[in-house]
Amino acid sequence: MYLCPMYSSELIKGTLKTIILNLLKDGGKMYGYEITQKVKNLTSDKIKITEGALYPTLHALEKHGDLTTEKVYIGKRARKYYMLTDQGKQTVHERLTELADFMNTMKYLLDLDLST
Amino acid sequence: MYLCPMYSSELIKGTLKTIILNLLKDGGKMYGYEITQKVKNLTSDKIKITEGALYPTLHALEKHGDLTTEKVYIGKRARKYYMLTDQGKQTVHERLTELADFMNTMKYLLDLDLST
DNA sequence: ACTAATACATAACTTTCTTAGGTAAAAATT
DNA sequence: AATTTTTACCTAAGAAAGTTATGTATTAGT
Repeated sequence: MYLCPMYSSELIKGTLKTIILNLLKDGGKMYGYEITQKVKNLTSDKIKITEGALYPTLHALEKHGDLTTEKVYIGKRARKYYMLTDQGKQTVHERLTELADFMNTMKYLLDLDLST
Repeated sequence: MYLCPMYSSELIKGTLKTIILNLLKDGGKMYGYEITQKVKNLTSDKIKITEGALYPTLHALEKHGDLTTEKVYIGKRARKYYMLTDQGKQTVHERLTELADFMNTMKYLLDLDLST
């Protein structure tokens, strides 16, 4: 049996908000559980967002005004859909720009080869 | 006057050990203050390692067996040079590989353009 | 009928920073 | 000569953002 090569948590720390906001960038609405699965699938299990990290972060983004919510019932089970506010759209852009800049700096500083 | 565009601290968080280890990768010895200045210069002030973060990290790396030290006196002032152990050399390699992999994953996940 | 997956949430704890403080020598400035 | 800045080390309190563990409950699969 093979244990997936998850990244050490300290690397993922700091990028979670950016990842969430980016997934909602194209106008779509997503609910929490869906976000964890999407990230898991897109990264081949290399990034797994835990629920203990996800939900507090979603609540913080909502409180901060970057996200709004919409509750939908599937039968008796509640789903809470999240979507970007106008402010949130601006925040995504800023965060993506900053992260790209940071990654370029790190690439230069550590002389990394990011070909693959 | 222009305030430098430092990265939000949460991004830098998690990469400090890798940055330090990488600077010592090529067999050189460096002391704490020198490391802060080197990173500051290499990144045009975009990454500033604070001493409150640096020294505890250096001590942790030494305790963990990745670094050894050598005290040198310049006049009456002490300098503590740090260098990689054999284990440390392996750790650098592992950390750099992991970071490069993580950055490629993020690049894909967020559809980032890292041309510059 | 039982288990796994879906779907939400919170709480205690850990790690790793920031901020603030302390000491002191050497160099630069006034 | 006196003062400020830079060099050079260090620690401690607190904040931030995760992990791990736990709880609840519905729905789907076996």
